[in-house]
Amino acid sequence: MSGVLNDELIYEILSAVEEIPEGKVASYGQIARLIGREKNSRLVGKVLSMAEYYRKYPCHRVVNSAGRLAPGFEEQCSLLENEGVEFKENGCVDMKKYGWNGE
DNA sequence: ACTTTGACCGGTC
DNA sequence: TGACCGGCCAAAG
Repeated sequence: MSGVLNDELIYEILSAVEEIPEGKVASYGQIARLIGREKNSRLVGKVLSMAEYYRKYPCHRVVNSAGRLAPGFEEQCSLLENEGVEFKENGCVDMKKYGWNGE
């Protein structure tokens, strides 16, 4: 097989992110798992940082497993609130409530 | 080819 | 959830 890497990785990640419903959030590991790259959760984050530049995908619906928002992405907070997502005192998303089950 | 880095994750306490 | 820690893997230096 050819040297398949980031080009296809980006496509798969963005496709998965696109599937996240409004008012829900998914973790990097979750996205990584959906595309068959469970161990590459960090790469997902790297790609998503560029996704902000694309600003064409709901990258704001992706948080880490603790519900922590992305650093250097303050807008993410308001974007999520705009979709009805609430935050806890610590500023983290309530994964119990808004965690996407991957229906 | 080696080392460092990163929008991370899953145990354990 | 939080701190601590080891693991994991591609990209960048």
